[in-house]
Amino acid sequence: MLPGTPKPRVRRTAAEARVRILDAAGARLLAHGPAALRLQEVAADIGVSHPTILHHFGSREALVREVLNRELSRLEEELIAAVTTQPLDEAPPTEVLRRAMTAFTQSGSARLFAFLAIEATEGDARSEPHLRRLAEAIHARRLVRHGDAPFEDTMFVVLSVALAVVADAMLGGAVWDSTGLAKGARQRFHDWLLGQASLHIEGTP
Amino acid sequence: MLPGTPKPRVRRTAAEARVRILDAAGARLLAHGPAALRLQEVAADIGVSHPTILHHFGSREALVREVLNRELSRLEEELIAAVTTQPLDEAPPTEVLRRAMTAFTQSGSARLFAFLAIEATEGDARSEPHLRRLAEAIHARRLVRHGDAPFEDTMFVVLSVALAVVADAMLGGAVWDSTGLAKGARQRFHDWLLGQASLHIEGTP
DNA sequence: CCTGCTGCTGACATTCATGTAGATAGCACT
DNA sequence: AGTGCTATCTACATGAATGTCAGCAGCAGG
Repeated sequence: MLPGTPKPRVRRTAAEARVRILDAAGARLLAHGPAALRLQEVAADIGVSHPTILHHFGSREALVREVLNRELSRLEEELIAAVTTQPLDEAPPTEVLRRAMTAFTQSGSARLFAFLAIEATEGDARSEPHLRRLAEAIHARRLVRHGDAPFEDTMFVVLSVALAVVADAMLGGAVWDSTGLAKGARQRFHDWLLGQASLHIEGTP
Repeated sequence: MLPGTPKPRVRRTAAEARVRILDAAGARLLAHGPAALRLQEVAADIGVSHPTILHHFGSREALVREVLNRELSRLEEELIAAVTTQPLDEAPPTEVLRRAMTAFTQSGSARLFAFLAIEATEGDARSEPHLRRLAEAIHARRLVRHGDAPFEDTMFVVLSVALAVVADAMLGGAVWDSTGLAKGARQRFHDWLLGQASLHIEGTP
């Protein structure tokens, strides 16, 4: 076959190229999960050939690792920020929960988190005690204000909200179709969840 | 290579063979998800060659479909049974929820359900309103006993329990490591969830 | 003992995805 | 312009997974 016009090349800095690849791979990973990630497709998304990706990341597996690391680091930062932001001392305990929930629902973090847990082959040992720290931050404020309560109770509140949010992100539309509720129900449900948490922890709606 | 001893064959009835294949495929599907299902591995599990599977099911995709159908039909039956069992009229509204939850957590139904939702490519249209029917059954009993309440509120209670259970099944150990709670916490959490639901719906713990 | 049915198998075909190799071309610097 | 660096390309190698095919083998009925 005659080369004809051999296709013009666009040359970027390595850093720029990596970012584009990570973005494209991240989008696909979010949509279909790590197992369905194809180098060819990611390459096509940003108009390069697939060996370019291998040139920058070495292997498909390394690419997936870096995508997940980047996203989870961002989430981690946001969660820490949610717990440590200053004017919080005057806010009710569950304000921490509200902020964490916002960070978690945004930009598919919950979905990525779930994918990660699915792929995890036991010995993965990435068990950062994020949920526990979150619960501890809330529990400390709870004790100051409303006498005593077992820590496990606070942990369960955090867990119920976290699990519901993750499942909601995973299952997505399927569940809401199954309920037959109207459009805005999802947002109302999230508010309702936080409301229940507040009621339980602070005693006031 | 000389054939040596050409390997003794075991011949089963078609029905028997199908059951064995479905069982083996189901176990693998439950453990690693549909995407990770390999015909060779399933075949090896039960000591047959992989073309045997194709002989009985036609294609890998058809096999996965039948596995999911079999499991979901079983779950569906159990859920219906949970809602319609007789001595229920004397039991509190959330007894329905407890039964549904038991059916859902047993034998990996929740996990399969989640896998199904993940793989679902939009137009799958398998949106049976199971959750709605469950909520309706509970809501009817709630109204009889404790005056009025919006249906959406009951639906949200059911949702929060269902989502938490599904997420728990999906994420499994990872979450519990992340909480730092002791062994029995999972069971206690499930009980706590139902307790909260009872408290909210029936007004009594 | 023969004969038809069909469950089952080994060997092969096909497809597709990751990864490799060598050449090429854009860009910075002299 | 000339030169070195390297991001990028095309073409190919490799391996793994599904699916096909022709024949073998267990079993039931005559």
